[in-house]
Amino acid sequence: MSSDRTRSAILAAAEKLYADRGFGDVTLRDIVAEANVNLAAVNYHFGSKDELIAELFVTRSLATNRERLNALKLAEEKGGGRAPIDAILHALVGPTLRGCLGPDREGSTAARFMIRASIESVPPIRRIKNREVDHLRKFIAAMRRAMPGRDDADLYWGLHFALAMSHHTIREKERLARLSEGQCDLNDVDAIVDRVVSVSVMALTGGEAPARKAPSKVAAPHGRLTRQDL
Amino acid sequence: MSSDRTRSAILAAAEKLYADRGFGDVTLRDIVAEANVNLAAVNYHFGSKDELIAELFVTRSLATNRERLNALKLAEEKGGGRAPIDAILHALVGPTLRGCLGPDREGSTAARFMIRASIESVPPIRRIKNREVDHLRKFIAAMRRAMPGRDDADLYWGLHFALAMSHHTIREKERLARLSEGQCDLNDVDAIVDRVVSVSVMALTGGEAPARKAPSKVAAPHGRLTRQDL
DNA sequence: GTCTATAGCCTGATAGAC
DNA sequence: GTCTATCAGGCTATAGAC
Repeated sequence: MSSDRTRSAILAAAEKLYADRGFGDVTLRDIVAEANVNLAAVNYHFGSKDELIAELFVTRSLATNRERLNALKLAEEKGGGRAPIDAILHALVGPTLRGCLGPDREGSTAARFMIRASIESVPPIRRIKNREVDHLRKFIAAMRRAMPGRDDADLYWGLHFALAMSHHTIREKERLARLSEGQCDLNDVDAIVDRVVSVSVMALTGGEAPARKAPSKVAAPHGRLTRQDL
Repeated sequence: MSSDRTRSAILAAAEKLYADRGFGDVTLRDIVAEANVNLAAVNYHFGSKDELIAELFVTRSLATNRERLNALKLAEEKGGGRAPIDAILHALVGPTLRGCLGPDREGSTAARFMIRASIESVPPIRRIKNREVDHLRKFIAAMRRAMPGRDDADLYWGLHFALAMSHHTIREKERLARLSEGQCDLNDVDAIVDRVVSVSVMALTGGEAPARKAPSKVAAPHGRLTRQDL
C-alpha cells in the first residue's frame, strides 16, 4: 500500500521534471526531492534510473499503440476487412501527433514528456523503440490489403516516410515555427495530420507505374533511377 | 606546434570512439587513453567535453552545408537564376544522405560519427542544430523563385518534410532494414535520394488547387480540411 | 516487504607544480 | 603546454531499521 504511494510519487515526480527540464538536466536526487522520498527508493522500486525512464516511456507508448491499432481495426471493419490507404495512415500517425500536439493535451505533462523523449532520445528509450517494431507489421499487412499490386518495398518506404514526417514534426516543431515565422500553424493538429497523410498517400500512389521505361518528368529529374526501376 | 599534435590526436580519437561506441559509452578517460595524452589536455584545448563534441560536429556540419549551397548555386546558375524544384531539393538532401549512407564513405569514421550524432542527439549537438537555421532560408528563397504561386507555408512544409525523410532515413536505417527484411535497399543512395526528392516534389506540387471546394478523393479522406483550405 | 542511511566507484572539471 | 592530484556530484549497491 505504502509501496504504491512511493512508487507513484516517484513516477509522477520524474515525469513532471523530465517534461519540464529534459533528461539531461534532471538527476535522481532532483526526483526524490520532488517526490519527498529517499534516494534508494528509486533503486528498490525500479532497479535503476534507466528502468524508471523506461517504465515512464513504455506506459505512454503502449497507450499510443493501443489507439493506433484500435483505429486501424475500426477502419478495416468499416470497409469490410479492407480499409482505404488514407484511413490506414490516419490510424498510424493520428494518435502520435494528437498525443504530442493536441490542443486538449496542450502542454500536459504526458505530452511534454513524450516530446522530450522524441527530442532527446536517451538510451533506455532508444532500446524500447528498437524492439517496438512488431505492431508496425500489422500496418504493413493492412497496407498490403489496401494496395494489392504494390511492391512490398514501396509499402515499407511509404510507412517509413509517414513516420518520418510525423516524428520530425513533433521533434522540430519549435524550429519549424521559428523558420516559418509563424506561417506554419503547429496548433492545428487536424490540418497537420491531414497534411502528413496526404503526402504519404501521394508517396504510395504517386509513382504508380506510368510506363516501365518512361519516367515522369517530376520523378526522374536528373536521369537517375526512378522508383519503378528498383 | 606540439599543442597542435595533441589537439588533433584528441579530435581524431574522440571522433573514432564516438563513431564506434556512441556518445553514451565513451568517457574523456577513454579518449585520452586512445590519443595517448593527459586527461587535463582536453579541458585545456577545448574547455569541456561538450565543446569538444561541438567542434567535431561543427566541422562535419559546415562541410555538408557548403556542399548543399554549392549544389544549389550550380543548379540556379544552370537555370539562369531559377532552378527547378527537384534540383533544389536534390541539393538539399543529397549531401546529407550521401555523407551518411554513401558507398564511398561507407562506414568511414566521419559517416558513422554523423549517424551517431543524428541518432543520439546529445545536448551540444542539439544546440548547434537549433541555431543552424539561416542557411535553410536560402533554400526557401530558391523554392519561392521556382514556385512563385505557392503559399510560403506550403514551401516551409515541403522543406520540412524533405528534411524529415532524409534525417529519419539516416537515423532509422537499421530499423527499416530489419522491418522490411532487406527489401528496402539502404545501400543504393542515389535511389534513396531520388525517392526522397520525388515525394517532396509531390508534396509541393501534388495538392495543386484542383478546385477550391472540391477536394480530391485522396487528399480529404475524412472530411477534414485539405491543404487548400488552410 | 518497505524504506533509510551510508559507502563505493565513476564522471567531468580544476588548481598548481613543472 | 603538460602533468599530477584532487574535487564535487552523479548513479548504484548494500546493511540494517521499521
